[in-house]
Order: sequence, then structure tokens, then C-alpha cells
Amino acid sequence: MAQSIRRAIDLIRRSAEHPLSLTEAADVLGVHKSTALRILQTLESARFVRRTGAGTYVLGSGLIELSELALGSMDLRQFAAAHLRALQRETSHTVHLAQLTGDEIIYIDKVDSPAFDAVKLPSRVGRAVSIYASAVGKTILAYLPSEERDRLLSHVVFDRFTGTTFADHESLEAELVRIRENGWATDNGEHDAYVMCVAAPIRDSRGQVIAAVSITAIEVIANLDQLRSNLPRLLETANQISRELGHTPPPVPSPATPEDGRSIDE
Amino acid sequence: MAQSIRRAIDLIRRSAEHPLSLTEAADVLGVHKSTALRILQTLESARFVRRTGAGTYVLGSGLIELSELALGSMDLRQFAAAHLRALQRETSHTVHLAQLTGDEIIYIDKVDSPAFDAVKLPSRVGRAVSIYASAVGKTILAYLPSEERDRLLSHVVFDRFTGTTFADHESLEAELVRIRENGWATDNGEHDAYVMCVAAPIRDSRGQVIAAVSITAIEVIANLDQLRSNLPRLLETANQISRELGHTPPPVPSPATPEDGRSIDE
DNA sequence: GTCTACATTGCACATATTGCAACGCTAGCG
DNA sequence: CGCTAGCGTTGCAATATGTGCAATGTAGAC
Repeated sequence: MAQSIRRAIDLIRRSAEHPLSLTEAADVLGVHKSTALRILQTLESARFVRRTGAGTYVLGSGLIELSELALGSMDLRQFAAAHLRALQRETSHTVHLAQLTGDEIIYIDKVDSPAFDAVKLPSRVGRAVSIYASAVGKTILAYLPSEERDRLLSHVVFDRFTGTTFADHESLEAELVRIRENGWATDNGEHDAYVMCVAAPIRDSRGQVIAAVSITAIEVIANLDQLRSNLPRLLETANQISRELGHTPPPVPSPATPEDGRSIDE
Repeated sequence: MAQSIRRAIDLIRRSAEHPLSLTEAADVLGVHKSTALRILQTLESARFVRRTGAGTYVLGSGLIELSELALGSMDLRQFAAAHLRALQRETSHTVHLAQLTGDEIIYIDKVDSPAFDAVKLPSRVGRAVSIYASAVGKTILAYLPSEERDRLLSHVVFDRFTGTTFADHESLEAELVRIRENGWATDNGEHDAYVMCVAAPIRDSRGQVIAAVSITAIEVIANLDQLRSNLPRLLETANQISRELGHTPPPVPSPATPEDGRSIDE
């Protein structure tokens, strides 16, 4: 497509993983060293990579700056940051914040648990998360306008990652109904068998669900029931963030209206 | 140097600022639309940019992911995050965390004040900060081993940004001595006349200063004295973070040893 | 000192990138 | 309804651009 740009991207990627010497860079691209040098020089001039004292190249501040610019424009992240950290501290589990961006659901913040399980979680801010095999994905999906939901699901090829994955339209729809009834979602090892999550929706000022917050643990640390015991605190966090975004919860209807399948918060 | 890569970088930059249509992209580069299209397609395949529903291009999650990878490797950021946010909440000023990376001092976290001054602060995570005209810069500089300090300063061309800037080696050295005596630094509008800061050092497990935390306000919000009234809380935050990094403060010597010019914490 | 390993520069070549022109699509409008 | 204007997209030929080579510079090991 665009060879030199591809090569540049490749070098950026590699340099983000570990420091790259020129010879190394030339090797991974399969090009002459002089070629690699000129690519790296160009990237360096934009501060996309940086030369260390040892002469190796690592990711530069220019890129970080750009990505902060993009993330920073998300008010949500700002408003949520403190709440997420409080939630992490009080539950001691890893906390995620994910948002629908285009056709993908992206982690836009993550607060690691200091416990050792953190290293095993593959999630990362900026990375996309499965839309149908994650608690945050299903939560956002559940509250999406149906035509939008159909659009997203039309691209999806269902993959049965584990025994608990909702890997077809029918069972997924049933799950989404349950989520709307509860007002929250779980992930019972649906993507990775040993990873458990509970998630709750975040709404903007129009009442539209735009994101979800979740707590995660691997099963040896906490099973799904133990995780679920944090639900009140999780829902409280989600509602606090929603409120800061300008969401005013509708008056709670009298308790005797259970025939409305939608969440009482809707 | 490498034309197409430069163009790609330019488009990444622009797309981070605001959504870019294809024709717009071609215009800013001064190239044909087909050329711009192919560059954008290449970037899109790496998720460096993303197509919106409207057909415009915005910054993609691939970049964010990369930068998280680089920032995430900095334990410091993780450990500090919650403390910084608490400090912001309690002082109501903007909080910065900066770290020496290569030859530059880079902001690696920032917690905006909800007050209106936030928009006027040009600082941004990933961006370099002046090494001699900022509170965090001077703090880190003050505690650097002298040969390392000389190396950094040898590149520097002094610029007298404002009337208070320490714009020559001599006055800067005197300031650094003061900082070591105090254990903290101020920025009395030394880069931007109306921006005030107070900063404190963060140490790693070897006792080496590797970063600094600061609180910032514009003068109409708080003058330097008002800002300085938050010193106890700021120092406490810096020490907490140091402790989490494994720093064990040396036993405080008996009060009667003032002849040691270095900080008592050293 | 010599050797090796690595980064860097100048130059000739050819290949990847470019601009062009033609096409398809959608939306607006007479 | 059909016309036009604006935008994105594709195929192709020309050449500017990026490439590899060979020579040079530099630093460290022995």
C-alpha cells in the first residue's frame, strides 16, 4: 500500500516494545541499514522516536503527546479518573473504563490492581475489547439504539472463545435483555475462561449509554459471586460519573411497575 | 528526508487536532487526493487513524495503545496516579508529574484543575518542559549527579523568557543550591509570567531523584505565597509516592547539623 | 597498534510513490 | 426527473523518491 510508511509504522511499534538498535531495525524490516537509518531519522525529527544515550531508539514523546491530545478531548476520562481510582482502592480489583468509538469498544482508562493478577490481564488503554464477549461490551451493546446495535453486530463474526461465550445472535439477544433488566452485566469467563468481570453503564446528559465501567479479577482471586458483591459500589461509581457528565436520573417509578422490561434507570 | 513518512506524520498530527476530510488532507499536504487517500489508508490499516461515519479521519486507537505501552512501562505513573488526584482534589490546583527521560524532562501525568485556568495551561502529558525554567525541571536538576547535570546543561541555550528566569549558569546554580537546602522548588513565573508552581522531588528505591510533582496556578487564581501554603500536602504526596517506589527515607539526623548543605532527606 | 562492529554519507539505479484522468456515488437543485 | 457539483476511489504511466551499495567515520575490544 505504502511501503515506506508501513516500514515506519513497524519501527514505531517495535521501538515501543523495546529499545531498537539501527542494525536490529534494519534486520526486522529486511532492508539495508541506511534505509532504516533514514526512516528513524525522519521519525526522530517528529519526536515519534527518541535516541537514547546508548544509540538505540525508543518511543518518543511526540507520540505520547498526540495520544494524550486524543484521550484528553474525552471529557469522560477526566471526569471518571478519580472515581475509578477510588473504586479500585475500595474493591482492590482491576477497574476498566471502556467507550464506544466508531465501530469499536475501546478501553480509555484502566486502574491496575496492585495484586499479582494485574500482569496477566491483557487489556490495555487504547485497545479494542470484544463487543459480545466482555462485560463492558455487552453493557454498551445492551443499551444501544437497536439500529446502531444491528449495525455493529452485522460486522461481527462470532467466535466461541470459551464454553460460556454467547456466540450467536439468539443467545446474545437473550443476554442483552437480562442485562437491561438488571442494569448491569457480568462476564463469566466468556473471552478468557479464568477472567471474571462485572460492568455497569455510564450515561451522558441525554441519558444515552456511552460507556461502561467494570471490575475484573481472575478466578483464583475472586469468583463471579465474590466480584458481584461489589455491585453496589460499582453502580454507585457509574452513577456518580454519569451525574458529572450531566445525567439526571429520572424519578424512580413506584416499585410496583415490574412489567417494564427496561431498566428502571432508563 | 523521507517525504512520504513526513506526509504521514503531518496527517497524523492534523487528524489529532480535528477530523480531516480527504480533500482537506490533500490540501494541507499540497498533494493529489489519491496520494492523500493512500497515505490515510496505510495509517488506517495500522489503526493510527480511524474513519468516522462521516468519512472523515480522526486519530485512531492504535496510537493510543502504543503510547500507553510506553507510559505503562513507567511504574511511577501507576503508583502516583491516585496520589496526584487526591492532591488535586485537596488543593484545587492543577497537578503535574514530570520525569527525566533521556535528555528531556517530560510530563508523564497531569490532573487538571476544574477551575477555568486549566485551559490556559499549555502543559500536556508527553510534552517536554523547560529544564531550567520550571519548578519540576529545577527540582530534578538540583538532585541530579553533577556530571549528569552538566551533560544536560551543556546542550542548553539559555533563554530569558521572563524577568524572573534564571538565564545563566551562575544564577541557576545558586537557585539549585537553594532548592537542595529547602527540599522543594518554586517557579515564580519563570517561563510564563503569570504561571506559578511549587514542586517536590520523588525518589526511587536507591534514593535517587527520578521525578518531581508540582502544583500550578495562574497568578490571578493564586499567587506564589498562597500556592506555597500547600507545601506540607505537596511534600507528603511526593514522599508517599517515593515510599511506594521503595524509597525508605533515611533516619532524620539530629536537628543540629545545618552545616550539611544538601537536603536532610538525602 | 589492529581488528571488529556499528553508524553514517554520497551516489547511481529502479522501484515504490505520485499525479493524472476517468469513473462511481450521493446530494442538492432547477 | 435529470442535471450538476462535490467527494471518494481505481488503473496506469512517468518519474521523483526511496533504496542498496560501497566507502568513510567512529568507538571499543583485544
